[in-house]
Amino acid sequence: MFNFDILNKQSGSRARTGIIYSSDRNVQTPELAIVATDAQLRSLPNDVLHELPSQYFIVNTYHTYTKQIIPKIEEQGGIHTYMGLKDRIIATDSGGFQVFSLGFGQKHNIGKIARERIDKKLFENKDQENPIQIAEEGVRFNFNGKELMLNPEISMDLQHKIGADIMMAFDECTSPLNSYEYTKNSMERTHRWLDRSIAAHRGFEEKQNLFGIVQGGEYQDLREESARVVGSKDVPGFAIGGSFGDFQEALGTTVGWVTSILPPEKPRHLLGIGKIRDIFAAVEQGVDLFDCVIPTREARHRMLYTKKGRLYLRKLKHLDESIDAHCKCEGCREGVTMRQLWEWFLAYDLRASTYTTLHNIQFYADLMREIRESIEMGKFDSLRNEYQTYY
RNA sequence: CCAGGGGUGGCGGAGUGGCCAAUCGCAUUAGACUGUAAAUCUAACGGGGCAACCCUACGGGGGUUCGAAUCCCUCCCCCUGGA
Repeated sequence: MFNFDILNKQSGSRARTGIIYSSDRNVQTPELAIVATDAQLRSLPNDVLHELPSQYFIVNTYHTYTKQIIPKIEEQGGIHTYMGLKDRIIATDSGGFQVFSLGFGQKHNIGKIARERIDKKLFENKDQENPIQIAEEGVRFNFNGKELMLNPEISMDLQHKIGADIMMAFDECTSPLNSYEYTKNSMERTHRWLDRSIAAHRGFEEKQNLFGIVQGGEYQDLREESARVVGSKDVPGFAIGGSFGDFQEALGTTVGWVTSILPPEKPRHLLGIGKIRDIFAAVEQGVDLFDCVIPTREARHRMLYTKKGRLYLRKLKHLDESIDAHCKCEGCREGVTMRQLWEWFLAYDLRASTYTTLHNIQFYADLMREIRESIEMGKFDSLRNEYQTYY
């Protein structure tokens, strides 16, 4: 059973709150998924995951597959048991992001969001310079010297074995370096792969929910075409992937091209986006779900999220006080000081990143809750302004 | 007192006549991080100048040499054995 109820809409924008039901689980939206790439969180043991304030998690098909975790998940009867998260909504990514991140992204050392304006001429004709072979049939990875194939059918099969609530269609995430031509061809292939994903998912519709993925990069006509094509498919929800242009400000605009076309009654998951400004911009455009490595990765990199902005622990390491007196995370409640956290970091004591990870997860859970409440109260814009002072 | 080993930048530790203001690691400082190749990466790290370059530096002092962290003498200090 899968259902999405929209509860509130913010007038003057596409922002909305809702609840997604999947079996006996649910998630209030907007919500951001914490990324558990290989079915566990970095720096946190699985037996504490159920204590986290987040309602939504995402696991990666490529990494659980290559690390041979999927048989263990199956042994335990599925991902919810494996992670000790029986009452949380879990999604799986298809491996489509790795087609980019382990290929073109790695080769050219670029993320899916460009940090500065890119001179595409420098990358002309480099679309084919990719250590990963992408063809109509599927994608060949090189894993430990061996060839590893991923395609819609294989990805669906693996995701069925993992058993998450939400599954992603197999796609290719394109980069801001790719040309219009490449992005268009890739998008069209992703659309064909969506049909194959849907076909391979037949018979599993009652157990798991397959989301189609909109691509099209930074190009308006491609984004709109993709939204029309993907939006017309009989799937319970949609994801929006790929790159969003040269500069951060473009994200809201690009997402808006898509959400204005997608069927409004179905949930939208914006893949891999989690900067706070971007979350506000995307929620305004009607995005319901997010996932991002920022809270957990930056915690390990000693960056702490607070209402007063991102605080770099290095600059506060001499303080004998907790990160945020008002925070409900374990470390802040216990009064773990920033001096202590720094000492643990220096000593490679895992407690350091455990506490900072818990803290940032708490921050993002609170942020998303505040966003929901602000939409309910019609105060989304003022909350956004509040956060934009520091973010 | 004898024998041997050693004293290098905040710390550890290379270097053993010129390419040495001195490899590297740690710490420090400044950035980055968006469907996790990431507890990671990039950069700075004696002082001064935009720069070519200049000044002060390898325990202290003296010497050899065109040139010394590197060789010699001497003093101080540390470690290990022996009396």
